[in-house]
Amino acid sequence: MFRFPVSLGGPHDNPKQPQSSDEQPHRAMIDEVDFFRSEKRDDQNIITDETNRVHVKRENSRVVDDDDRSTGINTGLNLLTAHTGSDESMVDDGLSVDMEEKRSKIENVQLREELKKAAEEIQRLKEMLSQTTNNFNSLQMQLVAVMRQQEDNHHLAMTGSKDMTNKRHEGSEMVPRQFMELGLPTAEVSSEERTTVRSRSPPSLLENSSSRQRGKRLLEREESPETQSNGWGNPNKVSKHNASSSNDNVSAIDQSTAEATMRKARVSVRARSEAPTLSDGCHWRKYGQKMAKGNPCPRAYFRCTMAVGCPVRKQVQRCAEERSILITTYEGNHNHPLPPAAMYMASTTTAAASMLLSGSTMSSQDGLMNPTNLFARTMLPCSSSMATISASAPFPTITLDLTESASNVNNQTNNNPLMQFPQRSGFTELNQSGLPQMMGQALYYNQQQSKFSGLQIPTQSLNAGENVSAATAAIAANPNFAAALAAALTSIINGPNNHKNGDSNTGNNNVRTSSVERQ
DNA sequence: CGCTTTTGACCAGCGC
DNA sequence: GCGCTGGTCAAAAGCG
Repeated sequence: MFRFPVSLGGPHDNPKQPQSSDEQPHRAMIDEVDFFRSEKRDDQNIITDETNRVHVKRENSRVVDDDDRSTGINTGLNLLTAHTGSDESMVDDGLSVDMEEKRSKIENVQLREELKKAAEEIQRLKEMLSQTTNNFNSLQMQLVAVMRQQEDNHHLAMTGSKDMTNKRHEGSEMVPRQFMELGLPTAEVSSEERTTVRSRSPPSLLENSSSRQRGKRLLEREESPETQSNGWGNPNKVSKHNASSSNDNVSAIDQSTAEATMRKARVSVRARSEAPTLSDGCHWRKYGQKMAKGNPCPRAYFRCTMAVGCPVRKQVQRCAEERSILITTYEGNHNHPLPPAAMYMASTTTAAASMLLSGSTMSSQDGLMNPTNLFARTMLPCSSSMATISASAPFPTITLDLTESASNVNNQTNNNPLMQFPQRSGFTELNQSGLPQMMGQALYYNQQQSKFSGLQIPTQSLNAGENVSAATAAIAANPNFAAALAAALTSIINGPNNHKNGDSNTGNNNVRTSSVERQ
């Protein structure tokens, strides 16, 4: 599932550009020129080999030779004349050289066709890979939902109704669970109970509850027929309607709850860009713009328009401190196939959201054992700040910071109180092997963000030796990491100035405002 | 003409 | 209750 080798196959890997099929023949043309030059330079080794092969294929050469004479007589004469003055041509007789060149041309043509076929095959494989990745992502989402459902069912069966009262008293211990179980607790408790919980909760939970309510409003607005059809219905509204009813509809609730959770989970990408927005391969429609408090730059709101009713939205805003940094916050998951160009970012956001949700949904140990947390397990022991999970945000948000330079990586390590790990992780080795510094960047938590217990423990439990093995295993095994890495690499390769290039994939290389989104 | 962007209005939550 | 804020809507304008 490592997709980045595929993504690196072409400039920005835009499928709209049939580069592979075009470039290969072009390369073949270059090879053709180089072939003749090297043939003259490399003395007799090649000639001898070619001559031997000419004898084998003499019959074909003659046939083509006759055809060439019938169509262009001067060709043969010129070639003979040209090689008459050559010392190397005297190694074989003139007929042999003539046939050899013609045969080489034929071989080049055949090679070109083979390359073209190979390019087409690569293109097909890319499409298959994209489709497979898409399916994987959707399956992963379903898996997360099912795991959540199973856990909830188990939890309900084990604790029963007395757990309802315990929840009120457990207070902060339930923070991680409550934080993510945005739907089910709402379905289980009445609005008064929610108020009680909220009033007794720590500040983070207060914020979470407010976000829950805010999300409820947000989702209630989305309960248009269009939205219902895409699976992003209003779970909280369903929960509200079912609050007084029995729990016989638990699975439906859980399903919608999981979807709502995925909908609410946000993935924020910080990247340096002079372009108004990131070119992530999706089609977006701007539906609003607001001046956010504390930031002179307006915040723009976009909706995915690649499919009717796609619930994915994103917010784009420039960093107030550094205008060159573009903060793009994605919310939701696409309900439609994505082009390869869009897969990297979509996969990254989906994987990050899955990791975020699964890690925070599970208990601490479960979160550690969850395969989707390999990303966190792997990245956590490392340095710097590729990804930041924020519990203080209105929604659970994971921030992928693609703005840090290599020099900052080590500096930030020392600045992060939770990241005083020795620089011996597998990523250090990977960095030395020439991979971008993205590999050395890590997921970390601020102290104020440490409420994600499921993801916090690994930072303290893994020693340096485990880091190496965990990193190696995760690199090889975890598609989430691969997806994130692919996106990161793509972003790095594209570079901060490369949104123009990204746009050029679609023939638009101007710095545009919103039309950048419509590739 | 259809689609997208702009932008003011509107809504709901929250804090005081 | 009021004001602030974030988020969304929808009519008008712009664009190809």
